[in-house]
Amino acid sequence: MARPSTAAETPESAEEGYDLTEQVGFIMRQAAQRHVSIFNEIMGSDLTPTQWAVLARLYQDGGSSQNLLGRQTAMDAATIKGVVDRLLKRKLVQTKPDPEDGRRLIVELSPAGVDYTRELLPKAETVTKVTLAPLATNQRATLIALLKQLR
Amino acid sequence: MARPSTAAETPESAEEGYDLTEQVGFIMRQAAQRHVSIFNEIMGSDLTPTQWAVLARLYQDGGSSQNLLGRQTAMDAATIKGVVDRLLKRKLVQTKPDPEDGRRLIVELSPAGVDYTRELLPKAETVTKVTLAPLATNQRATLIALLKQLR
DNA sequence: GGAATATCGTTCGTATACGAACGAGGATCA
DNA sequence: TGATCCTCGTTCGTATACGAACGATATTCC
Repeated sequence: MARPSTAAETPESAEEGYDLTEQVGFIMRQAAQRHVSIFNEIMGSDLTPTQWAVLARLYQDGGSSQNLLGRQTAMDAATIKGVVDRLLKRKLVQTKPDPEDGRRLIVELSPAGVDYTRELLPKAETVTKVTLAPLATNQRATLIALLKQLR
Repeated sequence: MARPSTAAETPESAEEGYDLTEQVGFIMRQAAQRHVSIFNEIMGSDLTPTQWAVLARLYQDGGSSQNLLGRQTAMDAATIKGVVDRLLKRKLVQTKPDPEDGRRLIVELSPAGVDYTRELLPKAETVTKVTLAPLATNQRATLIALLKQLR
């Protein structure tokens, strides 16, 4: 461990330990940044990764309540609301009250949203391919398996 | 691939391919969220991961210009400015003009920032340990090596 | 039935993250 | 020297991310 920049005594402890650039969190943040950058290049800047997650999720398994949709796409209630609102504004999704539960708001793809999502699917697959391109084939499965364990 | 929720014909293509929950980007976002959650539990909610990155970087190698500091901590010029401003408000860092380059603003730890950072170092090490706890020892090195290749 | 409890969606405030544009200062080179 | 180009820090706008609090609706349990 190097010395701090300012005076303040460094006891000879120094631990010889912490290097920011070797911490998982820091490295993972950089890897995620690179991924988002690739996403933007390929998908175009008019759709964000979280917005895409919502579209893909709805396309795969149909509508669900807003909060559940958030859980399925790894967003809390406050975040999913903003994402859904922006997709609503673009008419890619539509909402309706849940007849079985007065608290719930059902979110589903609009017909235009279905078309839009289907058109983007090949690009989304490319995003994953390009992101993983630096790795050998067997390494890709390893990485994904390890990351899953950290969730 | 399951059917879209709304009408709109699904040709029998369907590609049988894209599952959101299997894409690196999505899994990595979840892993990062879990890590930040661990970070907040251990470090306390009064310091964010990016703020910590700045403190740790300055502690390790001393002051540098604001933009360079941003590069070293994986933040662009707009982001690092906000982070430095908030650390300035808490008097954990201090700034001064670079005598050799009138454009540059040198950022360094304040004496209080040095103490504060040193006190948090053990906790920061714990954050990494807890984040990687689900993995076997050899898997940890593997994960880090693979993530580094994705940067 | 009714009270305690839980979930749903909403809003507010704060903090990344980053593209884009801007003016000021530096470096390069004719 | 002066024109060109680059870098620096700043500001604006938009989009996650999430804790906290709120009212409305459901569920549970007595």
